[in-house]
Amino acid sequence: MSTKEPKINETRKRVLDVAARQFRANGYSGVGLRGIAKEAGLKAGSLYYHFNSKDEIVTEVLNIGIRLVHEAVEEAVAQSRAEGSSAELTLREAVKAHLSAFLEWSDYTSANIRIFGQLPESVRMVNVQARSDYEHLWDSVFERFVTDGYVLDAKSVRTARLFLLGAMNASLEWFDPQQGNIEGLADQYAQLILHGLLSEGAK
Amino acid sequence: MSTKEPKINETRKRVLDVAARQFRANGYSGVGLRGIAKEAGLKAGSLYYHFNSKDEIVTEVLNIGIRLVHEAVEEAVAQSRAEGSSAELTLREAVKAHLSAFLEWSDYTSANIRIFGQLPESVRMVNVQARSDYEHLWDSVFERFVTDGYVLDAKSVRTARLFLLGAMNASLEWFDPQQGNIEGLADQYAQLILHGLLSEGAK
DNA sequence: GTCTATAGCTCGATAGAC
DNA sequence: GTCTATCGAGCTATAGAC
Repeated sequence: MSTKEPKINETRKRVLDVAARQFRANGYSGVGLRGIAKEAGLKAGSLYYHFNSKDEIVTEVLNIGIRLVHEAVEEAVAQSRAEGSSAELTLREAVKAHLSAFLEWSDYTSANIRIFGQLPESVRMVNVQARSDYEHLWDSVFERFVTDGYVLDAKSVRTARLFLLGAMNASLEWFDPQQGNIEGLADQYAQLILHGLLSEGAK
Repeated sequence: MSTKEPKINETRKRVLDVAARQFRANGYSGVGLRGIAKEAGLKAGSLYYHFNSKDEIVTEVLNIGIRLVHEAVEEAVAQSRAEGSSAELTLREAVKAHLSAFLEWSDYTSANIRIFGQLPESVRMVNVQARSDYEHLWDSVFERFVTDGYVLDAKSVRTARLFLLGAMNASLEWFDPQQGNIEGLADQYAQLILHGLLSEGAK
């Protein structure tokens, strides 16, 4: 493969990084093309060489946010299963992968979480399938507990999945990457969803 | 007390209800005074008789969202303690109160959750104290487990509080009040945070 | 590939009539 | 209490020079 065409993709990536950060901080309508262009080091009109519209920029930011996390968790789950790990250990690895990717790419993932609900219908549509795919990946992680002999119906799995993903995604709002320990957080969250708060502090 | 001055407060309330719904759906910058006014049945200029600025409207929406939930949980906790309930039962009642108020006033609470992170500094500041007060209320609920003999340090309490509140608040994004059962959801969430997913489905 | 210039629109806020 | 009218600013998108 060629090692060239660097300029166009470099600029594209820089624009997307800036856009993700600004969408996270100011919301969909609070971000203007002039502001994105300025921080990326070009003029507003020039953005239209790289993208066809503002909505194309936001669509790409949303999809990147989902894809990075999906790939990280999928790989962690596949590796854990290849090693013959228990359902419990696999879930612990999935939690670790989700939080690691989620907090590492926090501008993209936070932009996704924060602005998804306030997008125009047409833009939101293109991200719905990716979200649904990711939820199914998690359902498959939970359903392994049935294979391992636990008694869980589909409704319990869905509730637990919504509970855990909601809790993990909320960490974007308070986690401080300068101070925090992602691995430690993942261990605590996995313990909480599997065995609850009272499992540790025996009476 | 007088039973009059209805008109001014009626309009004010109608404007706030409309604003909350629109902020939830379109974000802080996506909502204009013309749109709020139109849905509330008046003209944009007239809003300035009731409020001094757009930021005063959004500030009031945010504070109402916190206050309604805080009061509901505070009352539930006080009553549970007055009845001499265990820490575990009190937490179950607190979860029920939080979810009930949260989902009943979902336009206000969702507006708060969704747009808080994308507000101008000056507006966000006025809501910070109310949020902090509410978090402390929950810490006091968790700390009762220590009184009841469980071994929990401050760090575990904080992690569990962030985990539970994150999970509960995320329910705004998927809960359907037409179909869903709030009491049932509260029972499942309380069970999950206290004893975990694997407590039910014994192997 | 990036620029300047601009069309057509909406924004928050204010002034003053009624 | 609510209205109309308007200011100055910012918005997305396009056209065309370089």
